[in-house]
Amino acid sequence: MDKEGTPTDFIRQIVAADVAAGKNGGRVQTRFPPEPNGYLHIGHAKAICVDFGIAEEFGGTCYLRFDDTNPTKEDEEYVEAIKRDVRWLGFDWGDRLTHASDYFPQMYELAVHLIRAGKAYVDHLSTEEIREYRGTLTEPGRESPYRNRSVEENLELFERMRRGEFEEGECVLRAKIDMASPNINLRDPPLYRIRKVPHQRTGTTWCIYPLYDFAHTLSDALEGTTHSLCTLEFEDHRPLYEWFLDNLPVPHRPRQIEFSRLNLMYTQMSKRRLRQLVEEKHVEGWDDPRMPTLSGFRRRGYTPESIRDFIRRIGVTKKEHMIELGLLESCIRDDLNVRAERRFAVLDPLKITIVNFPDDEVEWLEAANHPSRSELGTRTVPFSREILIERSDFMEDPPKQFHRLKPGGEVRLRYAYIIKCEEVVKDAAGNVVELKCSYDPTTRSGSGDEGRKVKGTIHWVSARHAARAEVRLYDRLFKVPFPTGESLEDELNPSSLEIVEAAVEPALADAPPESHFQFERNGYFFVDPVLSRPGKPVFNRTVTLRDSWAKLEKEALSGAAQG
RNA sequence: UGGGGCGUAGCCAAGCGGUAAGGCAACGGGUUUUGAUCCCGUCAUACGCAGGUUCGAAUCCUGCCGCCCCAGCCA
Repeated sequence: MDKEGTPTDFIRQIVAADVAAGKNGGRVQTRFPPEPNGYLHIGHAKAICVDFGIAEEFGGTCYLRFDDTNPTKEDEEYVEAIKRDVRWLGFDWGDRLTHASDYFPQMYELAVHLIRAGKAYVDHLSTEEIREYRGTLTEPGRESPYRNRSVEENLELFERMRRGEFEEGECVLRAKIDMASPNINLRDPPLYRIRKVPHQRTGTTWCIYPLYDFAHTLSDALEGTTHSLCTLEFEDHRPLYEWFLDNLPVPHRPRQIEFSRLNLMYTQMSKRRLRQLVEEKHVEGWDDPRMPTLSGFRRRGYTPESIRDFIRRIGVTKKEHMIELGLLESCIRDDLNVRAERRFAVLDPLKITIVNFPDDEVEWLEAANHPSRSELGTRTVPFSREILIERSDFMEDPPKQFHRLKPGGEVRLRYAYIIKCEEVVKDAAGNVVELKCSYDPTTRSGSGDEGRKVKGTIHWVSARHAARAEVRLYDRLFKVPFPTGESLEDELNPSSLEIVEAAVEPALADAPPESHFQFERNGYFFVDPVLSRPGKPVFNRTVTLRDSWAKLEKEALSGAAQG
């Protein structure tokens, strides 16, 4: 990271060196190549920021290329979702939207080129036989009996594959490299397989489809990619990537560079696992606010800026890491702290009657929308004889550090008066159901003579004026730090969602969808764009506020228990 | 046990032969009508381990150790 906060990771260093050396005429071109078989998650956000970010920084371009080489797994449904998510993150591919399938005709020609050069052959071994012939990690493989077919025969066979004369699995086109290579990717890797399935874009034009290594390398080379950035698991494939570039007449020579993928604690990033969560209804959909998908984060109230900041802060290296959730939370708090207006909402209400306040009177008090951004203005909140406070802001027998309400104690009602707890009302079961308090009229906020200071200030709403609103308190989806996804029952957090009916200040009743608020002393909340109705907002908790009391309380209580 | 990678603080991460940046977390203090924010300070005699080269090593060399990835007609 340099002084401006611009990352200077190893990939940027390589790209800068390539540019300085005049490679590719100084041109920088990258690509983000998602397979349209699922929704994008925060791991993809890292790839997107790296691919688009680096191109942008070097005055280059980045393509959004759908890697649609497997018609049995992919679906057009995901394409629009992916485009929306990339755009939402703040990146623009302009007219550089492509598909691997755009290059199918050229790829076919290049495969033929390989056959003509004696570097590819049609293999009639079965899937199982190919596996057996491949050898193991420690033993070399054996050559297929079909490996030495003539160029003419291979040409004809491949053409017949293309025409649909063979069934799926009957044969495959393989590169002829080295069955004894210590790198298994070089043991005559399959290039084309038969799939008699219509393709989302090319329909029934093809019944043979290129495999990843061939398709990806050629897409890069044909498209003009200069730097092909991918994750660590493809490091072993680089020799094959380069073998294609060395053996085929392609117009460009891209360079593949690998970096580590994002791992987040308490999160599962495998597409298969995410799909399972959706299909087995553990969550409400791909965009459930508990999902690590970009659409989930968006609905939770995360901003694209906060996610980009997060990606910037974690850096790009080849080291496998496991990022703490706290860092992500810190990023969204930083962002929302400056942009979110403040409001009062009582999540778990306890009634207070102000015994010396007239029953028929209402005072409208001015409250700042933001503590440090006065340009955001103010609003008024009604104060009356009956108010609601957070149940947790009263303790009958508190530890000494507790400076909110207790019997006989005083607390300031934010933007209003200091009140004193005169009486605790309980039901037959001994539960506190109401507090009777007195207020000190000389302590009104903003009066210029606010009287005494008290240690605690709490938020509140007028009982009569409060609106009721559904508030969804989201927490981490998994309760274990390193979920495997293998045993969802054991790993899922049973309280990842708690729905409460909160009492909110009147100004919140018509909060528009997708607006962010800080409910003072509670957290940041986002008006759900799916569940909200006009006049009936549903609030999603994006993240809690930092809470140093929670720690203190833990210590105080354990201390009390010991003492 | 073949091949490819990676080891700097609790979690990330700079460093590129000249004496360990920064962020998150934690801890201490200040401001505060949000126990928030903000501000100040503390936090690696130490870079997986052991040798070696050098006036000088996290950086170079050697040997160990640990972790990850690879045996789909998935990507």
